[in-house]
Amino acid sequence: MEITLRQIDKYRFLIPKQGNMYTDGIIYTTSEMLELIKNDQSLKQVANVACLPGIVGPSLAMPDIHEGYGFPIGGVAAFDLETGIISPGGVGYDINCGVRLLRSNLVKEDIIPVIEKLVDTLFFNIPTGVGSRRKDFKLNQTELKAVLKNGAKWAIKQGFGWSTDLEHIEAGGCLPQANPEFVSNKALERGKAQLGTLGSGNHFVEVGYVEEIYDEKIADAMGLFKNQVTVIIHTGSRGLGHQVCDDHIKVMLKAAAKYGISLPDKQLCCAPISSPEGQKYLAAMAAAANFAFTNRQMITHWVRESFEQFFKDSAEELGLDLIYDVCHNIAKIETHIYQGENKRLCIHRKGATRAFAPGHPEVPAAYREIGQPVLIPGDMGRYSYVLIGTKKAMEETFGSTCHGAGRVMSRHQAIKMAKGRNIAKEMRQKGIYVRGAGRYTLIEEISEAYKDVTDVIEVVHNAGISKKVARLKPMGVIKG
DNA sequence: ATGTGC
Repeated sequence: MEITLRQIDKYRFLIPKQGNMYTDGIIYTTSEMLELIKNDQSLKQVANVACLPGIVGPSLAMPDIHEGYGFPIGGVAAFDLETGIISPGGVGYDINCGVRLLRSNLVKEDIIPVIEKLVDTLFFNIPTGVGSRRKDFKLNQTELKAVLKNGAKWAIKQGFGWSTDLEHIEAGGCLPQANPEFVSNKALERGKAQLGTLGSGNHFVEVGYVEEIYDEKIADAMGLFKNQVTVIIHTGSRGLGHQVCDDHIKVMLKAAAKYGISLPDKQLCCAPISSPEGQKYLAAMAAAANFAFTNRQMITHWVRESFEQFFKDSAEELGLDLIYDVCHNIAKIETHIYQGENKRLCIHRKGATRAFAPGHPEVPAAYREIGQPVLIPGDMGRYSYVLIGTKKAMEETFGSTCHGAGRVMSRHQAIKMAKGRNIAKEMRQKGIYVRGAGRYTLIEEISEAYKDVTDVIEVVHNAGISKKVARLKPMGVIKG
């Protein structure tokens, strides 16, 4: 099937329903950014997703779209709970990879003179890199299952965080469908010593500051102000989530055949949401999602402790409140208005962020009037953005927006291009102190390997599916 | 993304 693409308006492109597609594909992007993905499979993947049974509304993609396992990264797809499917490829290997943002009462001048020591402290306190594990903190099976069942509230109960954190996490930091019984022993084994570890790749903890405010009123409601120090934590469910994905892909390959679902690509393997296979994946995915929420909560605790050690002041006094925590690799059961009626749907967001509008009951009380905070990290050398969900997102994208910058270069290409360069030194000259765990981490994560996140943000802001609130600038980063 | 592989 040759992909035909038609421009709808300045920021939207249509793949009209054709062949085996049940519905259209719609990509939020610009013609310039489309050029960057013309040689990969991502547009074909948007069309492929539209061929899956029970899809409701268009197969959507965000401006940070690039090729992924089966579904594109940057993809959003909604499925009917009775006739639709659920697919591990629509969630991604890193189940509930996500981002959280902490505020503070500090300003950038407080940090600049001490950034190296502060980042070193974080690097020491938070296990980082491939296979990172905690030496002091290995859970037994019973405790781990409690984590998988209860999510972030388990951490709060153990003293890793504040009770006020919970209401500032998507879904309250716990997906209720979680059932650890459907998480394999192998996945459990991998998870036991990984709670509170950062991992590798694009995962990071970043100390930055608010460089620009676009909406004073909304920024103020979130507790953000110009030059304020912020902390972003970006990580997911580590080896546990990866193993859950792996295990259930094997099941889904058989299930798709069993239920007579014809797949344009094996990587789209799936099962009806209502089938035992679908329900088991949903329960295991939710358990892995809860592990990821708890992981970010534990890291938050150690970030607060690091700041306390460093500034000899309590985290409460330092105002290190959690602004919000978003998932960007997840399938959620949500109610949306579709063709004038309330409909319960399974929304797959793979490299896409929920962006619920003001007034939505799932937006925490503190943000009910302004809308759900949307957290979009860029690459380590440029910016990150804070946005807010909109009514238009509810109408057009099942309350979804982009998740990041999106790579333009493979890890391999990046290594080839940056050979012989001292990336840490280059970053230091730009005023950013970086500590990377792996031998190739910094080189794989160079700015040039990513789109400029600003271009991505301009699309979602101008298309109206989220609204810019603030731009953050990194000062210090720890990378896996 | 990953008890990656470059």
